[in-house]
Amino acid sequence: MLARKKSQKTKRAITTPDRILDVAERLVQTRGFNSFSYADIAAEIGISKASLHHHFSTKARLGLAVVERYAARVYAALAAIDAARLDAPQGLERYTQIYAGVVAQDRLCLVGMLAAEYNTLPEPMQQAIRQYIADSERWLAGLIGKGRAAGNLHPAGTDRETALLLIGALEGAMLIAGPMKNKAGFAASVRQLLANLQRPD
Amino acid sequence: MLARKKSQKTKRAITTPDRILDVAERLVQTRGFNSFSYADIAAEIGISKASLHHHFSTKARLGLAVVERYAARVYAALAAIDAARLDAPQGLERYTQIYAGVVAQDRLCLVGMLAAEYNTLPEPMQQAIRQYIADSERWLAGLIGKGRAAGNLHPAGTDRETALLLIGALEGAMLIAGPMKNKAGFAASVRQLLANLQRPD
DNA sequence: GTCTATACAGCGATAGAC
DNA sequence: GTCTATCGCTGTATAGAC
Repeated sequence: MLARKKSQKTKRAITTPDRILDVAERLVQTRGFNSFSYADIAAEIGISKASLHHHFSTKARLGLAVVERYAARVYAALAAIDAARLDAPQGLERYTQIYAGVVAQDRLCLVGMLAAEYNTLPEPMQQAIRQYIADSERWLAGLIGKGRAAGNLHPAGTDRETALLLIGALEGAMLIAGPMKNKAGFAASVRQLLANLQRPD
Repeated sequence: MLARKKSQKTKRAITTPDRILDVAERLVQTRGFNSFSYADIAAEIGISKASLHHHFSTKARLGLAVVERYAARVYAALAAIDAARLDAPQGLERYTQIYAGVVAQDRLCLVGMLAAEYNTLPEPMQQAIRQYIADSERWLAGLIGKGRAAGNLHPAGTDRETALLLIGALEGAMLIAGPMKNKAGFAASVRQLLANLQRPD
């Protein structure tokens, strides 16, 4: 009981690091990692750049923290889907809703944005991005395999290939929805993807 | 005959502006518009930054020129597909090969990269990106409609929706292929997309 | 944990000579 | 059309007081 870790915190008010991560996350998703500065965050939160460096000593560390928090949130959502014990089509539907929420906020998937900037990012961030994609692919492939076995999904490729297609198609649909200001287009793409998977041969 | 325009030039050697555009295009596709500098291009070509400004007075103009040249090249490829009078499945196959070529070069689609950076770009570039996507969508929708009428394509949505799905899925597959170093994954996604379109209901 | 002040590198862009 | 030199600004990061 003496060593109360951060993850065990109870109701405590939103901390400064959390507020920093919130703003940084939004800026990464709307402008990209290379297109915002410590000054942007400092101005929005109302503290100095130097104070920012106190909480996240370098921009690379801040970026990594943003990715890790984002990934943890998505993983929690995936665990919730598992826990709900839905059938595969319903599970997929829930999965796509994660990204529908991102589109509703006029953002890109954080990992999609960083995938575009990949070659310019510090190595720890690159590693975290690959991890996120690999984890997503594995989880999706598992769900697709379940649906294939149950006979309510009929994918055109292997489980892994289908998972990769889904991830890419969702990321790309978000990418296109922004400039075209066409959120309905994102929804239509999701609908077709799910319909194709359920269409019997 | 007096006013020989650039577009009528015959064999003339590669000009400096062309070499600048070649390097800038590659840098945009691999690092993004905001992550390369005039110094990068100058060093690679072996001229000074000032000389670069002589050919492209601002970075915004250079960026626009890069997009316009890229779009023109793709439009020429689309016209070539039209001229070949293929059936819709073969036309689609040829269309995907345009982007397979991009992946083979370890690049992102120029417009996909710029779509991610969209919010940070000068307005003329934003306009050009929207135009490219809209043109691609229109062309694809036409081809899909032809296939639907001929009975060799069976899309799950309207022609426009299907076109948008295809564009997004291709862009997203390129986005993911980079970090995951998985070009085979891109090819597998393309295969599934085309198979789904040809699968009868 | 916050601040002011500053170091130092890089950026896009310009002036003016050749 | 090319160059050198430089301007003004912004970027990340640090020093050191409170």
